[in-house]
Amino acid sequence: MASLPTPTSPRAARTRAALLAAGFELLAERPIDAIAIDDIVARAGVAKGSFFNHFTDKPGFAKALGEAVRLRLEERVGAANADVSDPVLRLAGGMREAVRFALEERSHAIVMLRGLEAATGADHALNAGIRADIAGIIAAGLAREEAARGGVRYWLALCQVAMLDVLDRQPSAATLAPRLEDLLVLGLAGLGVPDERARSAAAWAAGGLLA
Amino acid sequence: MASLPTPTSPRAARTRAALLAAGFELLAERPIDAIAIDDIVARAGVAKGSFFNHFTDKPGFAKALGEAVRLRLEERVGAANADVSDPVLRLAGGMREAVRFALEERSHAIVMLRGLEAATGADHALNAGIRADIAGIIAAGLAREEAARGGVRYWLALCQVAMLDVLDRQPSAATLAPRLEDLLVLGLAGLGVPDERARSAAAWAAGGLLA
DNA sequence: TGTACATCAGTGAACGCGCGTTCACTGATGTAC
DNA sequence: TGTACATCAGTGAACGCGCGTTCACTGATGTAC
Repeated sequence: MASLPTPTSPRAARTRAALLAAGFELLAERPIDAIAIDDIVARAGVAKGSFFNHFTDKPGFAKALGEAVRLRLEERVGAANADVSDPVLRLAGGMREAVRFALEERSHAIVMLRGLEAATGADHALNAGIRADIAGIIAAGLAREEAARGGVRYWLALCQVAMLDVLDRQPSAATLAPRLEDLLVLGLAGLGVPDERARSAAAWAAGGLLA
Repeated sequence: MASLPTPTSPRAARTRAALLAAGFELLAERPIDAIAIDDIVARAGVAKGSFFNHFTDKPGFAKALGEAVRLRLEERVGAANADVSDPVLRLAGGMREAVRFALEERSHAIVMLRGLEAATGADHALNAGIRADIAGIIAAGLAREEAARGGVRYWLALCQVAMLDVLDRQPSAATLAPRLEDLLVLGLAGLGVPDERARSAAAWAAGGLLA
């Protein structure tokens, strides 16, 4: 049991939120093993004992952070794709949202990429979404046959590298958009999407970054 | 100064090698912060004090491991590409060597992917090689213009995901070869290499895995 | 080849600090009447 | 609305273990003569 039952009182909720927020800030600076509980509670402005009122132990805290950040990204991607049905646009839009997430919620994105869950591609809902979209592209006759097999790993790797790029270079949305567009063209063309269609989807998604 | 001056005596060299070997084995099992120096020296079969005869401290040891593994992969890729001049084949061959490395030197590959150096793409010599090969492909008129910008990141991401796949699934060379071939087709086509050429390079590289 | 000596690496007990976790107590919040 | 009481969360001092690092000593290796 990672985190204790979600607290009911407003006071408890505030304390819990302060601890999680402190955890995100610190994890953006250094890995979890280099962060002492003393650091977390100091940053959160609560007593050390309070930590154990909300989380069973340190691994439980780390797990809660990981879950929170995964839910956050899933929510964003889901919302952005809610009324997009073309799977090529959905795939492109998903990468754009991942990139936007890295841009706007930097510390959360760092937490996501630091955990090995991202590296192994264990972000399940996102994973399933990508799988479905690629299947849709294949069904539409827009992907080469190899995409059915390596496609999900391939796309996850591209999303990851795009996010790392944002975290490393901290570009503005304006300078980022053409970089995202380039990567999307390469990525979609790699799946087998015809050049014209890949370029237009990439332009559409990159444009959405500025909106 | 990470590691002390390379030892001269055979005895010292043996001890140092035993410590590094133990480090690789343990790092393949769990992250560095979860490994005590007691564990390392126990596995190496030497006394705890010997550790500090060879490495200034624990971070120094970790750095030595990272350097050793990077050199190892660079060496392999360099050797494999020594008499290949076609940049498309060099790129494909480089990925094949990365994958073969993961297959044959599992614990070394895990160390490489665990460190954030891999994630940020700081493996300099490899990086430069990929950059040069992509430039060659563009010069030959075989890559789309976007490859000049996002291409290195793109290719590194694909190599990383291919290695992670090997580490996760531990396939035989025979089952791995077609997977590598698929990923190479997607990857090269993404750069803009014409389908026929991408397919033949992928087939050549994947075939080399079995040789 | 043999002996004496110097150097170099190995040894493991001891130290002490950092940090995760506990716990008895305090103060705040909310409910009953 | 006011008072009494129960519950729930916060507090921070204290504990103790794990682990990185040190150091005085031992044994091995190699060199001089």
